[in-house]
Amino acid sequence: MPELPEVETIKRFLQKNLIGKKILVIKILVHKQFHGMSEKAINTSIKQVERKGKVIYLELSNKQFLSFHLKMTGQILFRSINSPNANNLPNRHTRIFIEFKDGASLFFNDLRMFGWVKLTDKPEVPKGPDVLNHEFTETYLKQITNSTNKLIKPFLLDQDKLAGIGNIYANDSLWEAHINPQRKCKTLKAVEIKNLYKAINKIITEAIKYKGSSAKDKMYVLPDGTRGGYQNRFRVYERSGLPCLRDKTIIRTIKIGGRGTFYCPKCQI
DNA sequence: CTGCGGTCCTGAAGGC
DNA sequence: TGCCTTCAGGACCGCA
Repeated sequence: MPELPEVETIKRFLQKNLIGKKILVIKILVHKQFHGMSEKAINTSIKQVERKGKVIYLELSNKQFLSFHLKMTGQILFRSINSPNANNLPNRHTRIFIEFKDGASLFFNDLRMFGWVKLTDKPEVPKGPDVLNHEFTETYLKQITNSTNKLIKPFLLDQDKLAGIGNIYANDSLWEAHINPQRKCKTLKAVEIKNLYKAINKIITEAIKYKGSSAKDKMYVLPDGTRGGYQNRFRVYERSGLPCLRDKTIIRTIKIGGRGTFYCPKCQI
């Protein structure tokens, strides 16, 4: 599940490789995953690559925006003429791809077909502030947690309140902050909000540094096919039955709102 | 308005 | 071996 660190890693890769490229053709293999008039993008060039939350978007020279949401199993893969293995794409999971004038191609692969690509006049982005944006402050976190009746774990996944966190980083951030995922938002004390704010920033920053998580059974890779490294640094995610990294208590897994939730029953209060 | 649960979708894994 | 069921989950939708 590509979340902020994975999408940020992809964004940085594409900024280095896509700016200025001219779109020759867009091939749509699965129509339900593409929204908009793809022909409007033909012969435009890529002006900028941006991200908000888990959405990555390309600003085109005709002022249109091509937005991508990878959902669970989406991948964005880039191949130039000189790329090794340039011939193994498109493959059976390719749903949409773009060919550029210089011979390079961008592939949108998505095994489960939950993701989408949209061509619109404005980028198709979530409402909440991005975790890396200056609008996301400790005061803001305090304010939004204080005005909901949700549990903290599902709350962190609400992209209309805070954009970028998914299941992996919600689990790890709550461990880092010593907070039990079943806590009600409203019961969190000021010092706990402070710790959670610091934890989110620490975990997200570290995950970006390691180029995201290529977890077991997950599809995420960089656009050149290489893997991220944060999966080797998971605090609790996918560590069910293993000892807590702080106190050796066995990590427990439960379901909250239908989502797998991992936590230490001793040190996450 | 909020919160919750069903739904989409494929492939891997487990049961018998 | 092979068939069937279960599970994974982001975000949209309909409902109370």
